[in-house]
Amino acid sequence: MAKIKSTTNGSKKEVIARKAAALFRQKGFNASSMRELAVVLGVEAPSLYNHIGSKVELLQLICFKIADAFAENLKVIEQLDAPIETKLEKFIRFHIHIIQVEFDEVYVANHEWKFLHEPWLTEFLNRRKLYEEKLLQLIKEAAASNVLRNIHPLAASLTILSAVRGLEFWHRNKAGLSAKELEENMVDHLLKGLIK
Amino acid sequence: MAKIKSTTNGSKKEVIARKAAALFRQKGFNASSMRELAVVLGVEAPSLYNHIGSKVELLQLICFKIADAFAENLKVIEQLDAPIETKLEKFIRFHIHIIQVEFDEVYVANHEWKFLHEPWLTEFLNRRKLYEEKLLQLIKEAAASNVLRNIHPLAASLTILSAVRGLEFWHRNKAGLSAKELEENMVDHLLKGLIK
DNA sequence: TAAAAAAACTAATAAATGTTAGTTTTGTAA
DNA sequence: TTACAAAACTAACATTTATTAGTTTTTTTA
Repeated sequence: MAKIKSTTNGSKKEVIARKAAALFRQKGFNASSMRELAVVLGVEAPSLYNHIGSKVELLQLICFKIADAFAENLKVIEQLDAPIETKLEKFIRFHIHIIQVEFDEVYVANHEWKFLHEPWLTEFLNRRKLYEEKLLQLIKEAAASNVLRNIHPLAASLTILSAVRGLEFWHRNKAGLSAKELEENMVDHLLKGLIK
Repeated sequence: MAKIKSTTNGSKKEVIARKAAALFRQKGFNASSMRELAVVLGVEAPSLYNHIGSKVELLQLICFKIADAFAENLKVIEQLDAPIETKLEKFIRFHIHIIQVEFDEVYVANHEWKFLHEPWLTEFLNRRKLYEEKLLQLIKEAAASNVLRNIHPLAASLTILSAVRGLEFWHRNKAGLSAKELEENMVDHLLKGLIK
């Protein structure tokens, strides 16, 4: 019974990875069994191995899909011919956007990366470190061009990264606030502050 | 061989829970085995059951210790006779402080709560929801007394919660920034913004 | 339609895990 | 020193898990 369909949603491996992301987010990587994943896909567990190499390979696919998306976006922003404030703004907006369209994957990449095997684990951490360093660089540029208040660049980058990273848990509060509203308000808050 | 010591560090159960918090943070709750925990304590795994009821009970201890600390702090802040800005400031400072002194526990409470069993799982989520609602209330008060810029209260509370929650991952960057520096800068950034 | 490839199935395995039972050792109080 | 309680130990278990092997069914290709 050929049940795993590779439609416009991508290859069969990608279909499996997407379902895996949803499962891993809800239950965690370790607590998610291949049997559970198979049920979601309407198939027996060993059948999955016709399409994937291992369970941890699914985690790799998810984590590096997100890592790639982050890296590519940052690259675009860096090459932008725009004021530094605009770059920071776009950085924040990107995070708010991706958390909406790839919630499961972003959540898994942020929470379950530690179950990657080597050499993927090291590679993932290197990429994350690079990402953080590049944001810091962006903020230092802004500080150098005198557009920022007197805030330590490293502290600012940590605050921004923390804020956008914690966004995962906004998902629960969707009801009271549209994505657009959150985006505008958060950009405003992080760039211009809360108090008059 | 009576090896688990209940010194000034608390009861034996508390000593075990503290080591468990460190282990759970590093490897995740599910990936941490009782045998590993036993090694850390210099004991065989079944010996642990002279002191604790189950593995998940350790998770309960950790999660609710933190939930209690959060709730108590918020209560103190609410009862404070101070301007609303001061209350928000103290709220942020508390999070930066507790992440320093109880890093493992806060991390575990934030990441591993989903492995709690009922009725603890529901209780934990209720408490977290209440906490978020109370911060929102605080911000609405501030908005009502006209001290805030024109930011949606729910968005502001999400931004602040996200920022302080994501602080876990500042721990890695300690090198470049003292706790005090981070605290002052983050409060400043979240309350007054980044851009001049 | 016949052959080949893809992908499903069943059965089985080896390893790891939380936990219990039963026993021995250690520390304490009389 | 003797008796009791606390807490360690060894051995074992039932379960769950990812994965492999081998086989049958389905789909594609020629």
